[in-house]
Amino acid sequence: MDEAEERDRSARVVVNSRGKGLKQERALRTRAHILAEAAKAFALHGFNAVTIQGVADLAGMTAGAVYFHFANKQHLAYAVTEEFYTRWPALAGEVAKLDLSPADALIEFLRRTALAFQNDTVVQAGARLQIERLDAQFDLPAPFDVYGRLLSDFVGRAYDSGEFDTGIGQASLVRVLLSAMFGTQHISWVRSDRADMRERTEEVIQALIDPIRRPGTAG
Amino acid sequence: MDEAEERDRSARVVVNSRGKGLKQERALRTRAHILAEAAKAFALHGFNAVTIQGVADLAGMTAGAVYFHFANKQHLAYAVTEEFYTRWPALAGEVAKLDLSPADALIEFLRRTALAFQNDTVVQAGARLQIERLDAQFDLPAPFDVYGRLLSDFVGRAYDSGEFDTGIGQASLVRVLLSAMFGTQHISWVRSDRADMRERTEEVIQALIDPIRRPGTAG
Amino acid sequence: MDEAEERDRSARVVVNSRGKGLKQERALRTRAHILAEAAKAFALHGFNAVTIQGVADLAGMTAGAVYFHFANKQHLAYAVTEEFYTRWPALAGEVAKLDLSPADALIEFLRRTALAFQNDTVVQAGARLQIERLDAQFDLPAPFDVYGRLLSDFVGRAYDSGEFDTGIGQASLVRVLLSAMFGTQHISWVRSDRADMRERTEEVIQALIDPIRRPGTAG
Amino acid sequence: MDEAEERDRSARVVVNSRGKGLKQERALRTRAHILAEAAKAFALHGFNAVTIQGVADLAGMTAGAVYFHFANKQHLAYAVTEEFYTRWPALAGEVAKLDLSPADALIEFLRRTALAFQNDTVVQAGARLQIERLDAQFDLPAPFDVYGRLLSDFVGRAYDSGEFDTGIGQASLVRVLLSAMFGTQHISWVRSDRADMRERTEEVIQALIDPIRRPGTAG
DNA sequence: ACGTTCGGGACGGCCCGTTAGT
DNA sequence: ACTAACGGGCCGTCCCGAACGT
Repeated sequence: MDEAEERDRSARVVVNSRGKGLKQERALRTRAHILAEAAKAFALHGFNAVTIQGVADLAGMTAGAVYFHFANKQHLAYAVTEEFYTRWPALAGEVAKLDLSPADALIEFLRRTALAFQNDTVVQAGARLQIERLDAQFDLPAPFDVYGRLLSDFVGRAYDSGEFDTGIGQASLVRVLLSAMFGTQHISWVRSDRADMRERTEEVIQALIDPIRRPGTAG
Repeated sequence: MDEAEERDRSARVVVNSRGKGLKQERALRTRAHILAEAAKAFALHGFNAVTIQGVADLAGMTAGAVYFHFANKQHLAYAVTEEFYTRWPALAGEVAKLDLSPADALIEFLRRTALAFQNDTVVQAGARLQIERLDAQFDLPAPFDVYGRLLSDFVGRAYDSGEFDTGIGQASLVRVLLSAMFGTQHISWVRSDRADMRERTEEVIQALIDPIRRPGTAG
Repeated sequence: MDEAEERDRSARVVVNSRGKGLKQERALRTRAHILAEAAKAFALHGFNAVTIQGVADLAGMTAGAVYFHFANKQHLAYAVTEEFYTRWPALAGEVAKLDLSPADALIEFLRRTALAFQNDTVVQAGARLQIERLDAQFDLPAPFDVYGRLLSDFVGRAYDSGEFDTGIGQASLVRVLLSAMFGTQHISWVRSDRADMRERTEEVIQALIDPIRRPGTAG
Repeated sequence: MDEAEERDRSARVVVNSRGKGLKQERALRTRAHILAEAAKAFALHGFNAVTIQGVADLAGMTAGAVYFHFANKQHLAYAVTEEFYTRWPALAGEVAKLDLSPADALIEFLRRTALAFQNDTVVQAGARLQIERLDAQFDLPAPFDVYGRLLSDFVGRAYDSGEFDTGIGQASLVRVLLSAMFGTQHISWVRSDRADMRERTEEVIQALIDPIRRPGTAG
């Protein structure tokens, strides 16, 4: 009852805490642990095939314990997706520190995206959950928005710096890049379990970025 | 269980047929009808959310009737997917009849692909079922293979005809095109329920094909 | 989803039936059988303590079979209550055939009420379910309405016939009689498992009816 | 589990107390507070629909705190019922102080009973819990015993004083009165949420007491 | 003593895919 | 082609303890 009440109990835990962070540390670890195992399960099997009991088994706990930290299965998926969305800004931030030219920064961002899909379970799970289009989408950002906005920033800077030919509209390029990266990731997953993710990403760069790069600006 | 047994009963029907075409015709129509309704359901809700009872309701029959034509739910999905795979060669065949230059034929094929995603429920259903990666994959062609091969043919002819710059490898171009089209279709579905599918496809053409087209070969 | 749809599947069965009453006879028997066992269970343990599995066990079937006939547990209780409500008019009808004076008819109705509480599981179950005041009360008549109206009829006829003193208002008498009978039944249940139901009912008659009966009208 | 152990921990608290009245006072207040909220909940929703967590929420505490004061949910209900039973003797005591004739005292007692059902949450909760017939009945007085005995006292005194006709046996009158009052209370609850409790009680008095009252003894 | 946080364990409702028997 | 029934399993909830402060 009283649905919108709270996302999950962890919220309440945090609220109730008044500096006594001791116990909660364990709880937070437990929660994170469950989340990690859930991410694995979602990544491997998709939302429907995952059972709470299965997640609990992976996490070495009982289903009841999982329900202490997450109100229901949807919220578990929600939490994974939420964490998934934090990955891209973090990645962009790291790239920003690297002091590269705008075009090179964009390329580096794409390359690290590929790595994330290969290695980061949360990213894999998030992508899969998103693709499965569960009905209740909560109030999360729309799919592709976060990543699309970051791409847009990188591309915008490259256009502004004069590194790119302006043969194609900036917004169009972003959309095609987004589509190509998403498609690449998915197909690489289906065909090679992501083994060729990096080569395929290089091909995207070759096909979409190299051609519009002004001569003499290559990294 | 007893898997290899038969794909579905319709096979047997065909085998058993010895001139009693009357009943079979009705049965075939019923089967096709169920399939069409199942495609709608799968396209809208995905495999798991679809129930046999739901399909039966849509088709105006009972679940038992569905089970007469399809051994189980997997086979229903299988049949939809199978039909989905026939769409691409058909589409390519139509394009071939149009007597276009190889590059124009490729472009036309992409444009018709976009239309198919917009209008053809079987295509929509097939794409969604494939994306959901159900465990039992039967002995169908691997996802993207059929479409990829056709793309490869079109691109190959364009390369051979000298319409395309050879800046990027042929196979690479095909893969990026495939990824971009798949990604475009999915994102267009998520974001606009496929309303902008055509504009987005034009952007793919602009970004991936126009730049490598030799001057003076434009349609 | 689509809640109000149908009360339970039996409705659909009936609707779908087009004269082929054969199969349904078995189904109807099964349904009645489940209902009878459910009544026993509800009478003994109350709504909450009864499980669908328990009813199924009593009925010698699986829970799934129960769900074929009744959409859910609430509807099972609903069906029992519905049948419970048919009992009182039936009882009144039998009494009416007996050709008694109005006052005697009233008394006979009360006595048979007592017997029904002693012997009729559906009556016991209905009374208990009603007392537990489950939230969703469907569109059934309000509790006590059916019985109250019948009482009102009997009392009214006795007043009209001049058998009763008019010391107390007719409507008041009905309400007190109703309360006394309901209370008697419940207390008899709690205290003696209904063993003394008949004596207690006689006491109600003595206390409430005998005093207002005109001399010379006794049965 | 170890049933007879202890009713609830409050017992131990009392035993252990040796002058440290300070803490206990808070504990006792907490306990009383929980009990009051539990009574509200039981009165409104019945035993099964009440959850320990719900009571804790109402009381502004955690479920664990409730479990400190009450061993389990049954004991919570037990404690409410126990308090419920104290109400009737208290009521009778107040009436006794009023210096009324025996018959008038009886009537006053009935009227105050009606008021209690209207206003006293504990009474409402107790009545409901009793009616739901939970399995474990502890060692509480049997339902209706306390109230019945008091009624018996009042009626006995009225008989002894010669205010009542002896047309009906004393014990019978008590039983019918008890039934009528219980039924009245329940039906008034169901039909009008107790709004007409007082009028209905007057009708009981009219129907059961007035007719047997000797002329010239009216209040 | 009093209260909280975290977690265990059990199970009930319900649904759904599926199959005999017509 | 349908009716009736089976069997299995998943979600979610609830009662309750155990460890740990305060």
